[in-house]
Amino acid sequence: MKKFKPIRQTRVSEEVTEQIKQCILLGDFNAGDKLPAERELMEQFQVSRVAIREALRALENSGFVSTRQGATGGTYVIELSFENLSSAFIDLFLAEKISIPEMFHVRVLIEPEVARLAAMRITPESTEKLLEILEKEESPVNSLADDIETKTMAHFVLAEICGNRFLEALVKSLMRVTKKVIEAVNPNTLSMHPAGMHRPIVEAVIAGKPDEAAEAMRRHALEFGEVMIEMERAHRESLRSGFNMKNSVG
Amino acid sequence: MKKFKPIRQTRVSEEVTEQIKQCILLGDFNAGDKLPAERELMEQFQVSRVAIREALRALENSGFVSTRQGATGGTYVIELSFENLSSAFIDLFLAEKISIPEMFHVRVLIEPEVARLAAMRITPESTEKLLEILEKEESPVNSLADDIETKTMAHFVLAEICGNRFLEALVKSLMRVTKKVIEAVNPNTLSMHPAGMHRPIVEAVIAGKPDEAAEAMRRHALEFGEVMIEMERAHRESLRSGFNMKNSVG
DNA sequence: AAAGGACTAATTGTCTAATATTTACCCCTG
DNA sequence: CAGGGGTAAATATTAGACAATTAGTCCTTT
Repeated sequence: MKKFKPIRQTRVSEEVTEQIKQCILLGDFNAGDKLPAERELMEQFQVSRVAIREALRALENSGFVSTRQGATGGTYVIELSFENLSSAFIDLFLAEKISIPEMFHVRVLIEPEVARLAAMRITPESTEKLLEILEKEESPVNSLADDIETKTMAHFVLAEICGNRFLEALVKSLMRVTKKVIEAVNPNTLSMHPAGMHRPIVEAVIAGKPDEAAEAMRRHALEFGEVMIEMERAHRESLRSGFNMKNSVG
Repeated sequence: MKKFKPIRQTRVSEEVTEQIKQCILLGDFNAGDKLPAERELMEQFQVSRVAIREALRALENSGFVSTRQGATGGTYVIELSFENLSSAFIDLFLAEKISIPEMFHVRVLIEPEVARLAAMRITPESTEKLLEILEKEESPVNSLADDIETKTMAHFVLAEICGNRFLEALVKSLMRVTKKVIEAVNPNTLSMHPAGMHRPIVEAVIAGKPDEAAEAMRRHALEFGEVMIEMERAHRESLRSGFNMKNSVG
């Protein structure tokens, strides 16, 4: 039996999205290229402008194109980045589909490997970059935002050095989520850590000692993770008692 | 200097998206709830229906709501799932921002941990599920699609058992990408593997032996990864020579 | 010459209003 | 009481107009 397949019911805009996406993936359009104007696409696809716009918006949301208004405006194909991955992660956290401890468990798992790989692939240029970061990290900071920025940088650069773009994407996403958490929970978290917290890791990487780098990173990730978990727990606690106070006062 | 911040220019639809998203995240709307009809939202937000529709479409694309046409239709809030994460990964692969070897390196890193955690949390119910899967896996298969389905199931269930939803999301995404690759490269890949390929892993998990489970999984992931990498290499090779043949013939 | 302003053309952004399509539900008939 | 047809509610799609943004051109004024 089962002779008839259900009629596939797709929205017009979805078909447009799919066609354009395929063109981009197949290389008919490359990063930097300009897609035809909306009104032209309208004629080519023989659908209304609304449909075209919905399709372009979908492509924009998934990071394939970028749209500008104005004289030289239009829709331009851009390089696919890790942005979307990161925001998918962030959404999952905001919706409480993933918890902080779960995230740090993964960090403890993958970041040592990143450090290990980085140590195996270290070059003079990378060394220089890392030394610059150490210096910046250990000099006095101006603002809190700068401080957070500075202290995530080491992780970012190590991820870039490690040579595995998948790991790089994961680490960068994790750092972005971590940043969100810090902003939400306690802006002072990072400052409470010693300025030289990354030095042992970076030194082992520069020395080209994979095992030591991995171990140093593991220790760092564990320690930092525990602090963050405790901090978030305290934050939630205080929120709850805050609500209770409100109730008892009001 | 730097006294003026640039005027942030947001589209109307983006503001609508943001407001609705916040409402969902803050729990004003829960999964299953129905958002007001487009025409009503139109009045509430005081914008045109086009803007509302673009906003709803964006929310749909990021997995927050689902829209149905018809009498009991409308826009319904749904549970955020890992779907978006997976499709972000798949896009990155299709755009060649991540390679197969890079992916398998990550699999070798995380799947043993998944197996380890599963072994530490094994329950009678989980045991039963795993035994069922083993049985299914080792019985003759009907179709190829079923075969692939069956052989990914073990990984899925272990990921669910492991108790870390982040790891679970990663494993499921990785499996989905792997499936894509298999479909693209060679539909016969999985069948070439022995039917009982997951037995050592599952047995160690059921026995509650974390280290053995992790080691068994590591071996499996390494082996399977190498086969896949080689297969994909061969596939690309054949594609190239195929093109060359075409050229020499045409 | 240089700076600033006005105009123009191209493009996306937004709105309004109408029509098409889908779907659950009610009612009616045989 | 089963099946068919109508109805209402909602989204899907279209068309056309107007608003806003932006780069470039050209012109005027200093």
